[in-house]
Amino acid sequence: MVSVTNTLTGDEESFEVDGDEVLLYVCGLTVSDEAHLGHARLWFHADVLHRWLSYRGYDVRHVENFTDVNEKIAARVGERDGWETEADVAAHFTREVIEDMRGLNLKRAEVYPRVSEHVPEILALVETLVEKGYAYESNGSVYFDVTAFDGYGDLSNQALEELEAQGHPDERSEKRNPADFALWKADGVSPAAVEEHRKHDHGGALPTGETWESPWGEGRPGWHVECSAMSMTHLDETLDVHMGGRDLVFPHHENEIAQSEAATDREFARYWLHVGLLQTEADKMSSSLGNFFTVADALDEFGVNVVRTFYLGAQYRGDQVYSAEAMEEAEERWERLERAYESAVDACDSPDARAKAEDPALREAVDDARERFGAAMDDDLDVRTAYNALLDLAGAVNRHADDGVPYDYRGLRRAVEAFEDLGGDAFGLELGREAGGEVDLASDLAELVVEVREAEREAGNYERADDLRDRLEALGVDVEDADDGPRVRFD
RNA sequence: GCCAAGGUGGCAGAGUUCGGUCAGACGCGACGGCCUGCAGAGCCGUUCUACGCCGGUUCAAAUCCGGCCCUUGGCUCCA
Repeated sequence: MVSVTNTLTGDEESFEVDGDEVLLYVCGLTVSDEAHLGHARLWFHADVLHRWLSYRGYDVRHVENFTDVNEKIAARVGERDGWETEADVAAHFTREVIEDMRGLNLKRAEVYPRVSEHVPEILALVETLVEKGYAYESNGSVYFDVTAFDGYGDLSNQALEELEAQGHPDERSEKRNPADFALWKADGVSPAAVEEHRKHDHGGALPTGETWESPWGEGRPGWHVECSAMSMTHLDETLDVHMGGRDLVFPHHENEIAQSEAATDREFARYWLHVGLLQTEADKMSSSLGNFFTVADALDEFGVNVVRTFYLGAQYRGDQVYSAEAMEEAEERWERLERAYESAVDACDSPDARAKAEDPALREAVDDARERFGAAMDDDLDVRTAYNALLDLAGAVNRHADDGVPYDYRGLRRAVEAFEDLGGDAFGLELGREAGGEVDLASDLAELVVEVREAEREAGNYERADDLRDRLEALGVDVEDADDGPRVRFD
């Protein structure tokens, strides 16, 4: 039985849904800039939840939006050639984000809806809210009346009277209550907003972003309403899981609940899961601070498995600190796991693996690892403890290999399967993945050099052999001399 | 100011729901040994009296209660 921490109640609750289907909505990214490791942490933990629920037999319907209508996006129009419209800028960064997601080995969502293609649904939702008396028009904008919705503030434990005004100062005069929030904003993006978000002044007329026709005139959808409209369109009026960054609890998710439940009279989401923020030693990772480390850079430098292992070093609900040391630890953990996996595969496939050999310690270790992994994941997705269970299995495999031949074929086979099911399928790590075309040539060449080096070693020319090893290492090819010959690894 | 999440070893990070079996989980690092031409990997072992502070309840507190300190996030359409 899986349990998760529900922000709605603040408690860890057992996860129960009707039937096998899980409706999962993830508050995605505003495509106004390159994605950094903080954004990816949310995608990653949504991916792990998706994978684990699938592992436990659920049919996960995962929807994750891209916000492609936003002041920050509009503000960048004209910054580069080809960025003629808000849609151009959004398309550019959407493409990059998708590339990042592929690089991170994330399971695909069922759909990645964009705000720009859901304006009719948004307008319908806003109209419903106006008709039901939860929203009102003012100067061509439409605002949600927070006093009309009973229970506003329940998610974030905010008391209405304590709330300060939401939104920009210039819209406050249009609102009945300072805490009311915009569902629809009249006209295009204001010059002030463009100035605020513009990366640098590049001359030319200030962009206003796209606008759409509405019953209240030309305008743009508010931020909060998009998630309600898109999740209802692609999933249902009631979601099983709504996931997002902890920084969105208030006001974004609070507002989503208010407008959704006001419109449908049904519970909006049963489980609210909030992912903690990624921090550096000094600051929160935020594009506004400019100290971010992009996903693309991290993948280049460390590779997907080390990045994923880094994320697997801390539970989703807490914050995580990014540092060079943390990445080094991730690298150590990943390499230990990968080596043990390869060692298990090699031993399993060797002629010395026998049908009647039996190592009870190894077999028991496989059972233990599976049990501990499952228990840790079921317990609020405790990925680090689960990973440690795999590392313990790595130790058992290594001990078995150290004991020498004959190898316990069945035991090793079960160990390999455990690594693949848990590390591969559930964690999304690429264990034993075959390299592609160019890498094949590189590996053939490396093999050649390794053969030459072996000849030098046979001849006792260790200085020459060491030199070859050093030079291979400098190229990202590690050579390790094992009892049965050299083993080659690529960084 | 208000709301929320946190504070556990050299680092990282569980355990707190339901007090005892909990403190060196597991991992990384460090140190020593085995193995190796060397290195690496692997194995074995060692090190280190870590529960933010102060009180309270109790036979017993990392865990419950009260107060305080600190960090982070939100209240600025930032995951």
